[in-house]
Amino acid sequence: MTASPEHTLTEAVLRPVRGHHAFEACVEQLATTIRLGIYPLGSALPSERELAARLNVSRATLREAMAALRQAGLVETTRGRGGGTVVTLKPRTPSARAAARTSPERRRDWLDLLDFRRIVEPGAAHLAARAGLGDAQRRQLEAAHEAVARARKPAQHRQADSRFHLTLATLTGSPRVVESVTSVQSTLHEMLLAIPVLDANMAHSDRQHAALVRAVLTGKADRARIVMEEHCDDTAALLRGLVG
Amino acid sequence: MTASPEHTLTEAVLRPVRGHHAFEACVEQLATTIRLGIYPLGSALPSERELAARLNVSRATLREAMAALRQAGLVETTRGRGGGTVVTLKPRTPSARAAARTSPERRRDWLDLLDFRRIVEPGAAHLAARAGLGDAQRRQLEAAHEAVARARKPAQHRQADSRFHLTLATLTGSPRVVESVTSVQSTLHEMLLAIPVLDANMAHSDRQHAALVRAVLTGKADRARIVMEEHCDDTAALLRGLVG
DNA sequence: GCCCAATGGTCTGAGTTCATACCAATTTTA
DNA sequence: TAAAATTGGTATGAACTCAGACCATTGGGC
Repeated sequence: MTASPEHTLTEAVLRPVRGHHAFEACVEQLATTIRLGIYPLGSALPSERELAARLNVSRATLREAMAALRQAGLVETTRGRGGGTVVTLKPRTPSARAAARTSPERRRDWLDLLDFRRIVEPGAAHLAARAGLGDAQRRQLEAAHEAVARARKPAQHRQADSRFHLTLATLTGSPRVVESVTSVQSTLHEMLLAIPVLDANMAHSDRQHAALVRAVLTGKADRARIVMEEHCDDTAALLRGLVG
Repeated sequence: MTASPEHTLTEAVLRPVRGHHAFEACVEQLATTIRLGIYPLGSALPSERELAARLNVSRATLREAMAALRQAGLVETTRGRGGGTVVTLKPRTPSARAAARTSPERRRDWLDLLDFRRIVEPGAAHLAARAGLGDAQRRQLEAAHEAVARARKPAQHRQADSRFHLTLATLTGSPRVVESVTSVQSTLHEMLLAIPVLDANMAHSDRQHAALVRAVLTGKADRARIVMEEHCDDTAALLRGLVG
């Protein structure tokens, strides 16, 4: 099958304009936000009206999504002033389960993710290192890094790791970079839940994070990218075995 | 205003689940596809039923979009077997107009694009060079490159350039990379229409393309990335003056 | 020349999403 | 303690989107 270049291009470019219904997208995005620990256990989500505005969705649609999250046990809701919706989901501990239950399509998507990640996250590190960071931003990065290093339990470590990578992305100041890294971390989180975590892995990862923070804070952009590439490669090596 | 790290993160992560209505998204995507020259003047679009399936949209919605394209003069439609929709839009010649009419928000988005592009396209070049390319793929890349070099008129050159960059992206085999580059080229095309084109710019660009193709075909991944970075930087320098 | 196939054009009823009110519960504040 | 403010809960009608069927037009195959 020798597809014409024309055909290859158009096939690649004409993609679905949107995946699923609005309320499903809301459920997915909110669930991801919670699972990644951006809203940790016990924290309050913004009010329905504000969330609806942020997600650019009607309140009715958002409420359907909230009902789903409530039913799934991720959040609880109380009424009245001072009320609202609170996260009740405890971070899950990674474990080797369901790894075999992945469809071929999903596996392809996962492998694609690893390639894409190796472009975007090192690129983000490079950009963040080149951009002059303010004091507040430097502290923000250090705090996110310390949170990862401090985390003992795998579940907490996993969430802190996501937050660290997202924090780095926000330091670039580029909405497109943030969106890409968010998307990457979301799927990556899903993958990492399917492999057991060794203390050695966590320690190795923390060393790379430390080197990364050093490079970014000292403005060594090329160095930051290389460290992040190695970090991605090491994680990818673990995961490729999983989806092999 | 010292936003807490929490707030910064959530603000960055909670993004609209989807921009606009389905039919607007279709119009935008199809118009972009046509303007980028993926469907050149005189070529036939796929049938309505196939397009609807590709864009994951009902035929009714797709037809609304087609009606808009027809009214805008981008395409013409005929009925019956052998009929269909044909591109009638002549590629536009870049010219310095409307550059001042851009809103501050748009300017910010454009500057963001240049940052994002400098990550994604060099990353794509790197990945394509690392991946072993088949003979058909090598020919595809060379053909796309020759088409750019051969183009004399600025309008044709612009379209061929977009196709070249998109072709390179498809060679990575990564759907996420293709999507990112498509999105980048779409906005970039819009920007480039607002600046006049000099023959010197075109010649310089062609030399960089040639070096890029050489590096990719010989598997020199690092070299390919560096060349692409320079290519992006040079274009960005032109454009930053525009939106300054 | 006739029939079939492929295409755009039209219609309909159901499901989703939306904006906009208004109601109910609860805390803060005067 | 009463009023105000903020939150979730509910209702309604319009607009959008969908799947599916059917019609109209045209060109190709027999």
